[in-house]
Amino acid sequence: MTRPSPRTDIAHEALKQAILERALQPGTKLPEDEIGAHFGMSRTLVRAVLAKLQSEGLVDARPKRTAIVAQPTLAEARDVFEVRRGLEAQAVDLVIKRWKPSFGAELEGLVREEDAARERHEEHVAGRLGGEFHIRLAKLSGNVLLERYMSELVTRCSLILAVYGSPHSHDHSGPNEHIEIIAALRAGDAAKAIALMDAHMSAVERRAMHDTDPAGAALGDVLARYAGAIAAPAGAIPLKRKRTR
Amino acid sequence: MTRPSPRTDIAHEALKQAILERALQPGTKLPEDEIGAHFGMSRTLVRAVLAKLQSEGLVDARPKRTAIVAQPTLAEARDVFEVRRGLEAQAVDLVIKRWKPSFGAELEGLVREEDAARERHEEHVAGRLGGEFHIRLAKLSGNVLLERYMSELVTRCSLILAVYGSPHSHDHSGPNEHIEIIAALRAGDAAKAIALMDAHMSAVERRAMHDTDPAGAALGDVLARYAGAIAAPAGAIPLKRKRTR
DNA sequence: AATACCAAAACTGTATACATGATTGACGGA
DNA sequence: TCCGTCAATCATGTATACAGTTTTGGTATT
Repeated sequence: MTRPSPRTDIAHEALKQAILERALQPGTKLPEDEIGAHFGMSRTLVRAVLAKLQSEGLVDARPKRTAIVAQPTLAEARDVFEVRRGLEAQAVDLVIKRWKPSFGAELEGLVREEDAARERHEEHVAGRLGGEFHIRLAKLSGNVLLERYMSELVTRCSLILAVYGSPHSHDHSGPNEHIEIIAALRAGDAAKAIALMDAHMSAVERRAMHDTDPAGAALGDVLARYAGAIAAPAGAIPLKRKRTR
Repeated sequence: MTRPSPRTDIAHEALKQAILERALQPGTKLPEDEIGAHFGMSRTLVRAVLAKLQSEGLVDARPKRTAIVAQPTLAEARDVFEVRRGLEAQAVDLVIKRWKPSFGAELEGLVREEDAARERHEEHVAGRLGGEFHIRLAKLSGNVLLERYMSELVTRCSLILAVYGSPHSHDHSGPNEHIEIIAALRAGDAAKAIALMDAHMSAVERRAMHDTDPAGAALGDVLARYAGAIAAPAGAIPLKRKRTR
């Protein structure tokens, strides 16, 4: 499928997967040395990989501190979903305009693969294929830039889902919704397709965000996550900030 | 306005400006050594700068060859404008939803600045302010990601305009169109604002793309630009490609 | 006169070294 | 017991060196 021959691509892909599968939890430090040692490459290259991951929103690398796995805030999550909804609508619109029967088959193929993976309880694979559906749709729009943006957005959404979604509530109704969207596309019904896509996005977003508070989440985790995002309450004691360990 | 203190930011900004003002023409080689010497920094840093410029679409840096100023193809230009139209519409939509009187003043301020600059015949400044209008609008949407994407798109459009637009036909009707959009925003008329914005985008695009063929353009330039974009005609003599000097 | 070939020059790919700044944990004072 | 201080440690910022590839210009060949 891909040719990640260059070592740097391998490292990039590996880290990306690890982050999206939550093997590396948000906030985890990513020292250049250690990563370099692990992948057998120098810091020079690791640096490039981290820079790319940062531009994709998966890593937070601030000026003079060790890079860490990104901890998207609720505000960021909202922004990502918002932009994504807009671009998904545009993608649907464009795809319908240049629709060919082969498109339907192509998309259905992906849905089937996803179903199969879920059947086999390979949730991570299924999740990836679920995202792949949207990227493929963007590709079918014929707009390369749109495809690139969509890829990035799907990736970011995956991280958000990994962070805020309950551990195993992986996108479950996805396939069915995808099937309905394909039907609308085939019928050339842009309005309906967009509406379905929007509903789909809302469902995913709700699934991601609504699961946030329930008992499951560890208090410490949640606090840590909010810590950076919320400005100190106006009247709060100006407690000389203790170092953040 | 900004604090481009870090040398790397200075170089980035300088190159960006130079490219957008067409001081560095598309295709111009950008050797790491030379740039480093010029800005007094090592190749390590130059590399990072070039990578960033590449991600912004201003530079084309392929695996083992010297980076060059990007030469957007017509297809790429089309894609950029297409995506931009979509995001502009979304921005308008969001801005209207959270409209505050101060927004109008803010946007009008930019338009006035642009007018003033044009009055002074500072076309480059005026052009930049024209783009700034759209970035500011995106910012007012309250969506940081949308703002980031819009910045990138505006930049890319500027390059396209620089490449395909006739040398001095800088965005001329811009200000008026911007004023009309502000009026629609103030009235809370989303449909009208989006329509105006779309017309505005079409105007800019037409101005950029339609000027392509007229006598002015040097034949060699045009051919060179198309060379990479067009697949060899089906029956063409499989001329062993001579090196491209 | 055009083409193929080849070695010098021009650059990039990558690792490594050194300088500098952050982080940590222990120690001592209030 | 709680802070604040300080030095050792850890990790990044940046330059530079060396290896390997591409590009270039000239020369020999047809």
